[in-house]
Amino acid sequence: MSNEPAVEPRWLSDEEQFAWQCYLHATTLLEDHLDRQLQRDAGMPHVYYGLLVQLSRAPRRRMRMTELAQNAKITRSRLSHAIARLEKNGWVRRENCPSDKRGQNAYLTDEGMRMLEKAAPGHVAAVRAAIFDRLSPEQVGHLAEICQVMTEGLQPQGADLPWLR
Amino acid sequence: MSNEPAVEPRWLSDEEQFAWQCYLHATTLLEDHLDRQLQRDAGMPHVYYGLLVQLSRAPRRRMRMTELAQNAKITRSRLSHAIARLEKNGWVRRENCPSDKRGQNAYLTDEGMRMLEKAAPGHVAAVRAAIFDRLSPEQVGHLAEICQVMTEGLQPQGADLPWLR
DNA sequence: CCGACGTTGTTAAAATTTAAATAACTCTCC
DNA sequence: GGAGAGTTATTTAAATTTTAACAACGTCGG
Repeated sequence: MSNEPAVEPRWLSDEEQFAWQCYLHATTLLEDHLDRQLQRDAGMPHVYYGLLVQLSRAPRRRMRMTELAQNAKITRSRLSHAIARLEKNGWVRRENCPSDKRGQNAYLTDEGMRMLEKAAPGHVAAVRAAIFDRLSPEQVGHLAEICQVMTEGLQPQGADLPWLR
Repeated sequence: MSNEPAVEPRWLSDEEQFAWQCYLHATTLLEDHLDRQLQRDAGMPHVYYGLLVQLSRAPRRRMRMTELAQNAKITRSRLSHAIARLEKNGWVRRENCPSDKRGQNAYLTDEGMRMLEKAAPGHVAAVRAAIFDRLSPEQVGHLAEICQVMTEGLQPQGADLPWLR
């Protein structure tokens, strides 16, 4: 009846354990810090700010809901709520997608653009102060590589094209 | 009336921009992944699991609320709610602190310990699969260094001893 | 001792996030 | 053409997190 293979799990080495601890501390502290900074200076959490940035970079400052959700790595449901809130602030508006009647575009209003331009310098400064002004260029490179490897593992390219694997 | 110094903000370089994007993707995907893994296999989010781990490593499997909150990098308020929930599961219990009548200890019950032992292998496997089995030992070292630097910036040692700075 | 001030932990209310269900639509295959 | 399967976005309810306020205790100086 034993359906457990009873393999001794491979625990983390001391180095790995230590790195994992560091990672958890750093990421939760940073997330927290940026959330507070943006809540204070822009009246929204970091995730919401990220949505505005995405929109601002998109052609005609608009994007399909699903695409936006994927880029921001959040669920469509969460995005729906978030956009609803940003609409209340007047920073984002919705419109029907011309080509797909199921679809919606979210677009950044002029007001939203202005708010973003006002908030961006402070946010960049916070990110700089927390990371890029503290790391050597080599470390920045390492960080990017490491994160790329992690992302690959968590979101194998072609994850949405399972028949290709 | 201009109280803004009107300094051109130092934007991120392309490398920094790229690294930042990678960082955000990787960290949100990992957080998400581990939350789901633990919700599925242990019926709780990652933060809660971390609390049980902390308690399991503490002497006599108990710890003061504030200390636990600090180690887990969460607010005391959030911890209160979390412990309340874990108490309902029977995994944690509270007790008055003998030496300070304001204080409370949270301690891990036997039942909680068993659940932790049951959940740990799967969680370690998930962490390995996402990170440590994908990174070289050098990269693990780099990650730890980078995160240490970040943590220093966000939580300068002596932050709770401001008179020493 | 007393009072001011800081600490510890909780609570209530509001905001956000997640999970599950649903409505509306598109696409493919017969 | 139309049934069935998948997609898109939203909604509802439950869970979690945040914010602000609070009660109770400890500490320190006068």
